[in-house]
Amino acid sequence: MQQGYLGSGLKHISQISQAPIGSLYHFFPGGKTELAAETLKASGGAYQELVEAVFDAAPDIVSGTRDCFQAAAETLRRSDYADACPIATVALEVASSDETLREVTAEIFESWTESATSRFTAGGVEPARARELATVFLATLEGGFLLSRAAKDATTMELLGHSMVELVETAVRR
Amino acid sequence: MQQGYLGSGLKHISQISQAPIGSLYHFFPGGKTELAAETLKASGGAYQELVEAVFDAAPDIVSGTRDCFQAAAETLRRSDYADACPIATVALEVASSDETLREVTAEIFESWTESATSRFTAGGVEPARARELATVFLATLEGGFLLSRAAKDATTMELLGHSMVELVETAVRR
DNA sequence: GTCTATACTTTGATAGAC
DNA sequence: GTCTATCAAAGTATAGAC
Repeated sequence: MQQGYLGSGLKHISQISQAPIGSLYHFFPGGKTELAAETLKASGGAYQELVEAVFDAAPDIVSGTRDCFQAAAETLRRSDYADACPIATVALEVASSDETLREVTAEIFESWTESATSRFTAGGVEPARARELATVFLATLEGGFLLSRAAKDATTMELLGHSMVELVETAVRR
Repeated sequence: MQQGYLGSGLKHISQISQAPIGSLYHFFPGGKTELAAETLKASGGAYQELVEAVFDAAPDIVSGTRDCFQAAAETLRRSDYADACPIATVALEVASSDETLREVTAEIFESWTESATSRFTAGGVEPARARELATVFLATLEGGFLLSRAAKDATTMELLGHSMVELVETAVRR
């Protein structure tokens, strides 16, 4: 799905998945839309668990935030800037053309935001401000994926991480 | 170009532009890649001028920042969340598949970042921090476009604007 | 020089053989 | 139930009439 929705042809998918194209329609009667929706949900859930695991392993939310951006930067470098947010490309592609898939991407982003909100609340951020901080966290991470991939430069993601860490630090100390 | 690179077929472009498909290849011998590159450069330049105009009309960079995010939110609402960043969708689509277009998108983002860096420097931010602040500004704006379009909710962009305004205020006072 | 018509490929999807 | 073969439509690109 890193090639985007329109860039991922069903024939190509059937080849790399070793499954005949007829089988895809057996398991996903809804065709490409249903296949994409399930893939998005699975990828979105997996990425959320990954981020949760990073926060679980960190002593506090400031360290967790720092580790998230650092891990994103390293993943970008290791994959030659191919492995990034599994939702963003498709989300922008379908935002104005496929209402079904747009809603799926919206639900994933909402789930991520709620997850981060809970983390920040539990970490000492006042509830009224936690949701705002979570939104800034997600937007900054997504912006970092975009700019780092375009420039093939992960230092942008690291720079954004430093900025985000300062923001979380300030929010905790209040 | 709001439909993305792969979502914009040449036949469709020739129809809405009232130009035969043969004419496209007369003016853009390089085919779709060249057409996309020129479109990206034109859109990128136009958007930069738009943002510069907003900052020119504002009394200071704090107000300019606030006006930028507010204008982005209003544009999203007015266009039913279709009119957003003219580069981001294509940038993510081509990042790992078309090196020529990836470089074009990277140059546009770099130009935007330099423009914002100059603005912030002239507005009182210490030079060493201006580039970092400009990167955060752009990443936040791009993240806002993504999340607002997916959710069809411009309050996300406004919320991010408030956060960014606070960051600029802090940077100016130092 | 402009543009019509077409070539060739790939797309998502389906019918039907086994 | 699985998968091969094929469909109609849309993709990019080009040849050639005028």
